[in-house]
Amino acid sequence: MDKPRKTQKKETVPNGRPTILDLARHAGVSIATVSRALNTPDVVSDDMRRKVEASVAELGYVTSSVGKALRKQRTRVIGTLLPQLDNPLFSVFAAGVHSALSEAGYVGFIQPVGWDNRQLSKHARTMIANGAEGIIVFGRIDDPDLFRLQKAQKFPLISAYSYHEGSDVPCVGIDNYSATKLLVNLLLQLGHKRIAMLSANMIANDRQQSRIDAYRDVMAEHGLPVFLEDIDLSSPEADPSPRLEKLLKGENRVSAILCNRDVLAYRTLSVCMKLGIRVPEDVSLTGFDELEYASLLYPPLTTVAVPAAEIGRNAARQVISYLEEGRPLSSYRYDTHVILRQSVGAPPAT
Amino acid sequence: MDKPRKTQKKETVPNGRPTILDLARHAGVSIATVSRALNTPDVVSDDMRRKVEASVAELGYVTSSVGKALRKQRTRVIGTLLPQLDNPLFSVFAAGVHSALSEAGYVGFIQPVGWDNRQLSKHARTMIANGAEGIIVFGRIDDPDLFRLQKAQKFPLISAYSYHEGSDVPCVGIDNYSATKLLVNLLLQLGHKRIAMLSANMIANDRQQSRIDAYRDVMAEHGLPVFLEDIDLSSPEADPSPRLEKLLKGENRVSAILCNRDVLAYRTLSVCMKLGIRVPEDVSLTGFDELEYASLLYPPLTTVAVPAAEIGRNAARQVISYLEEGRPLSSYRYDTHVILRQSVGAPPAT
DNA sequence: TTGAAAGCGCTAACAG
DNA sequence: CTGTTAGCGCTTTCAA
Repeated sequence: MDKPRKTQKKETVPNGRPTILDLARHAGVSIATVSRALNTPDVVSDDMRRKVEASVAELGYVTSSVGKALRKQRTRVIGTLLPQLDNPLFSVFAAGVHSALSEAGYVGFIQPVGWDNRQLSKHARTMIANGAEGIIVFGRIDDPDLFRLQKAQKFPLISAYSYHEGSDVPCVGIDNYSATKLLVNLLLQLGHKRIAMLSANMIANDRQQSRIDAYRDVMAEHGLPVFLEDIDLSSPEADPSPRLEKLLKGENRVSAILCNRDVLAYRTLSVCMKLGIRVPEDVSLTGFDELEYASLLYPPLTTVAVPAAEIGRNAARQVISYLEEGRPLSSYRYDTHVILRQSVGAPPAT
Repeated sequence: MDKPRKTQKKETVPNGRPTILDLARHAGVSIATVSRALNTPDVVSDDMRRKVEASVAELGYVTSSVGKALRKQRTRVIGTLLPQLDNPLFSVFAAGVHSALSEAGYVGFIQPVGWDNRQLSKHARTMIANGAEGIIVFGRIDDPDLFRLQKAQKFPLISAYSYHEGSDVPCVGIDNYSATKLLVNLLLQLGHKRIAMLSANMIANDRQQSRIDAYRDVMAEHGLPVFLEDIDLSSPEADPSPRLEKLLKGENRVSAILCNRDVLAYRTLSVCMKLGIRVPEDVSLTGFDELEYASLLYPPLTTVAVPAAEIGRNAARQVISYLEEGRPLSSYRYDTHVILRQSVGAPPAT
């Protein structure tokens, strides 16, 4: 029926989402006016603005960010790489990141990448390709490829959770080494001599490694023996009970166990329960992270409080500041403190 | 030194990321060849391909998805709306979604939106604007605006976790009503007569509401009294202990408490501990969701197993199938089962 | 205050 | 097999 008016191409909206051109036609104005009505309404006459607004409502128009991003060379998208999503520590961290993003009108990609931070670049590349303007990585970045990528693409890159003195890349987080020292010293002060450490996924994990180093160093300082066990949490069929039992009941049994993550402590606690070993009368137990449930266990768990959400927020805000105001990223060290609860006591009288 | 060869505009890469044009210049080929070398390498001569690959490596080139997306009208981005991120139930769900996305080469936005599913459209709009091609919503969608948006934009929209017979929008998930009936009946069979239900964030939450309905209906069937408490988990300062104490110790004390979420059960358990009330001797306790820690508590928690990760995977896969092959979305109902553990026993002999 | 038109990075005809 | 070019949806000069 109606013939094309200008020299314009498309006729109608057959099936796709309405574009700015559809909107302009519907409102009987130019696309430039539509754009202005949407982005700088004050610069457009009331009449025009109303027409556009009415058409937006009627057509259910939503600006396509991809067109906009291409033009403005900005996406307001930031990507986060973390070990896994279904783990309270990381999801609390991610929640912190997202709260900062939302406040600033950004949206976030999340990508679980497993425990090995030596293979990050592939995932980072995908995010960059998909428009991410900055990348937040949980933990230390151990992938030189990612640094190369960063250099070529010049995007803000920040490492969060672990603080490392003199890190190449800006990092905000805690010092796992000294936090662990605090914990070990606490046990020593209580009179413990035979102290074990339970770790998980140690390979290529700077957090676990720093904690192990601290434990080893303090024990060495005092000339005390080291009992280090690596528990594989990723395979549920590998039951850690026998190894724990050896630690808890054998000839060489220990009076305290440092669990390098709260979840490890949860498992250990349930094994103790099963074996009839009392906590803290027979053995003292500590965690690391202060997850929500640490205080709800029986007995409540002594652990290290880590402000994971705050760290995530800080990282995200820094990346945003860099993107918006060009403010350079900087490292920041968060303090930790030990939360002393009933899972820790004096060693049993022999 | 060197003058522009063709009629091309940009000279070098002053500060931004390298584009396909930079790459083409560097490799001494046309942008079309670069594109082909990257996307359909087999259709390009070995010589050209190698040149391009070398330049990619040297320049650290990463395809800009925004250009590509604009051209192909595809982004391979899917958005997920869920109540919060820092809660095991939702993060397990999100992990399921993301595992399916990764497998298919998609990336995911995640947006925490709080408990009220009547205000979803704003968040969905942001995601659509940012290129999301489909939206997954945790729980029932109670926002007519979102349906309007969906109609205008024609994107795949799916509700996950709650299954509702005859839902307008496709939904994959569990039937909260019948799952709860199972749980209540279990307690009745054990001889419990005074059974309370603890709920949280009931307003505009279809899951809690369905569970409450089931509880009410079964109790009514048996002519038994209803004790319903709404606990506000979002404000930590509002201590629920006094109300729980009344439920647990008063004249009208109950012999069993149904907690509508595992986290509620955790809290209740710790209150019991504090009050010296034994579980299950004095009171039986149940949860709902089967979070990772339910089995680690003391006593281990009786709860309802919900395949949250699998539900997330299903929802994501459906959206992808729709996008890739046009396969229409369909609803799917997952079975649940009660996991009977030591937190439940017979009522105390009066 | 409004419109016309260029161009962001990329892919897919179409020519050669 | 390779290059030229149009155009995806949008913003932003530049003119009117």
